[in-house]
Amino acid sequence: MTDRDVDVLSRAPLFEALDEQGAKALRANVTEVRLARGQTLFNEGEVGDRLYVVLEGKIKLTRTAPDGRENLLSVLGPSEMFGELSLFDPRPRTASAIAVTECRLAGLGHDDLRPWLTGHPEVAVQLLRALAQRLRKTNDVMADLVFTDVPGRVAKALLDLAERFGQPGDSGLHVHHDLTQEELAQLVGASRETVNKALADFAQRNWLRIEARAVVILDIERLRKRSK
Amino acid sequence: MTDRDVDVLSRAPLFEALDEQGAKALRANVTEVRLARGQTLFNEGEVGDRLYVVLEGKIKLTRTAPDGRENLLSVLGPSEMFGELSLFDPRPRTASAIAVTECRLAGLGHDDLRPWLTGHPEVAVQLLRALAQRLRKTNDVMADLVFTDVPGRVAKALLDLAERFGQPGDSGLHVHHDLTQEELAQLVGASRETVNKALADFAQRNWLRIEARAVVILDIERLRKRSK
DNA sequence: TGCACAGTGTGACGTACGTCCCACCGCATA
DNA sequence: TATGCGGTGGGACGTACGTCACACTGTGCA
Repeated sequence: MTDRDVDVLSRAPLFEALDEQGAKALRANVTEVRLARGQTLFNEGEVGDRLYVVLEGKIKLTRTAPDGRENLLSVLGPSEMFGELSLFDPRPRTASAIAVTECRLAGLGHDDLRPWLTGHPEVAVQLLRALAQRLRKTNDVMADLVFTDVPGRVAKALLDLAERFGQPGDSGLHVHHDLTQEELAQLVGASRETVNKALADFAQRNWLRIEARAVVILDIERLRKRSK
Repeated sequence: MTDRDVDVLSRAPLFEALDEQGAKALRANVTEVRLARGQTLFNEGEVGDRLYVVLEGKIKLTRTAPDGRENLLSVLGPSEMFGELSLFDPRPRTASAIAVTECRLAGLGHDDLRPWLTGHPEVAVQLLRALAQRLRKTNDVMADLVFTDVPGRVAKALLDLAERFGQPGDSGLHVHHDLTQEELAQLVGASRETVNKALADFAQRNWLRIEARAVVILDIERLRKRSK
């Protein structure tokens, strides 16, 4: 594990509460996983009691409806944690994890983590905080599904992706989200076609430029206004 | 606090991990709150670091969109916990809590709970489990918003309410949810009119009978099938 | 007794968005 | 060069559901 990895890991909620020494000890239990683009880490319905932190790349969490339609819960990048629900609440996984780009993950099993939860209460408290934040965010997304139209949700999703993956460039804010429009549609709960039209409309207004699996945001203020 | 209250309280996730002695000690920190129907416990945007467990009655958690439209996150009954997000993640409340019926609550403040989290790791673990379950459930509801039509969501909501508040009777399963159709509509993310029509349709098919702030489920299997 | 008001029942109408369709483009494999 | 194939762009059409409108009922309060 490189210094860079250590740095990425230390920003994850799990490690945030630990001092250098504690973090080092916990890192000793971590196993690294590598995935190619499109590869599946785990599938909905499987049992599993490992949580993961993204070291490098992006991974998506998806759910499949009985009729086969898919729903994208989130796209996660470096320092973000997932898979912990099955660890805290021992049930089969309710989502599949699939690599959106080539990526590397740090995995931690239930048995490795348990002693830390009981022995270091500040770790448990930190995790409670992380879950509480997630619950808040999920409630926000749910409200958007009810109150905001598709273009608005697309704008919101782009802004969220921009915040997490955006890189300022001379021609605008580059957001290399690595998602197809189909995936973007699953993320906002709409059809691919409608999302495409929303994007085209934004591009025509010069709020952004569309690139392959990326957008360049040109007028973030307008986009922000449209997302409300 | 009556024996009955103690019993209700002991079923809450907070107390589940404690033995009789521990539970008794934690109960000593609890303060009781009484609310009349329609009364507000706390409002979105306020600061607060108390969590509550319902002892008796029902309470709803609602969010208000900027334009004033409302969204019902959930309706909680005895033994159910709420308000803990602001306790674990110190931010203003993101929902308001309003009594749906006259009700009594047990409240517990951050300072009273904190020593238990750090001193009794099994309490923290139990809470992590509770939050993980909630996150799962919320994700389910979100998927329904995307994939299921309004009648389907109404059916789902009724089945959920039935599970938690239903009482078998000779003429069917009585579900006294105490919600107006307007509130039911906010709960499933639809307009009052559409929900009314869905209910009328179910009633006409003899799947249920509509009563004031209640339904009597006559054919739970059909209803279950419709909810999928 | 009557009035006000909250909640319910139901029809008419518009529209946002899903579905279906096909054309186009770039890229890989034969 | 041809032949797919995954992804994008965009038009035509249908429909589920929101909005508006109004009538009806029961319950509380003067």
